[in-house]
Amino acid sequence: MDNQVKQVATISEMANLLKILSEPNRLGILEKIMDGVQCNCELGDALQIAPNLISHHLSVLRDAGLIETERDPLDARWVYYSININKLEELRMVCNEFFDPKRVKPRMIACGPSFSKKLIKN
Amino acid sequence: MDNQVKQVATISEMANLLKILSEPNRLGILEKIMDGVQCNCELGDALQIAPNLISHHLSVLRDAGLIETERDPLDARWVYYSININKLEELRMVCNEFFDPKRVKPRMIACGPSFSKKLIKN
DNA sequence: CGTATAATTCAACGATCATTGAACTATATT
DNA sequence: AATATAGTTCAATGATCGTTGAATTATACG
Repeated sequence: MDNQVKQVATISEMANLLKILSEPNRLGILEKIMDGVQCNCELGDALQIAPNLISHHLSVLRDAGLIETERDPLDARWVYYSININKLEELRMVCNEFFDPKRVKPRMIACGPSFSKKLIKN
Repeated sequence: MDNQVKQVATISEMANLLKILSEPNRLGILEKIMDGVQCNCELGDALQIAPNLISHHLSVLRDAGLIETERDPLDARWVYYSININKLEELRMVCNEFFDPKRVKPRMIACGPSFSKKLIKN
């Protein structure tokens, strides 16, 4: 029961993370930041997205903990976005575990004709 | 250019796969099938989802190539769903590569005060 | 202070998609 | 043939969310 409750939380947490990354523009932004720290206009130029939309997507990524922000020391109008390496590694590990083919188990009959046949046999 | 075109396709392909898996009920169904081959009603019982909704989600997973179907040899009304191991492994590898912290590179200045300062210097 | 710039926030709109309820298809039994 | 069962498909509805356009905030410069 306790194990089951924990599992349910993992599904929705994971689904949430996958949803955040499933938006093509947002995924593209994340990938661009992996190429190196970026500011809003660099991302916009590279991906042909308006500044306000870039801001919106960056906000979602930041709230998810995947990126971090820092203002330029010379001119605070410039905000730089970088990858949160720890969170990225965590994400990678979660995917590694969840999509591990070793998790795949054989059938445990709970219904169907074989189930009925089994009942009759017992 | 050719490399860039290829990269764009990868982003949308990956985003599409992530979107498929980002729906909690669908992710839960996939996970349940990993526990062993399932039929529609076993999945419905386990996850408290109506048969038609189960069918819908299974259809999406099948179209994505993540699961495979087989009818019961004794009674064709029963349809069993199993994981496509190869596709699962492929998914895992794609995540491994995309979310690899080793991909993260340092900043290449393309704009901002440091960029202006650099221009003035040259 | 007025103007410019980088970025952010806000709210409305339209597109997408999960869910619902009904209908349908295929198989099996009497 | 009638009835039951497992599963699928269809279409409408409502919820979610990306995008758009406008407004705002903060910073910088002359």
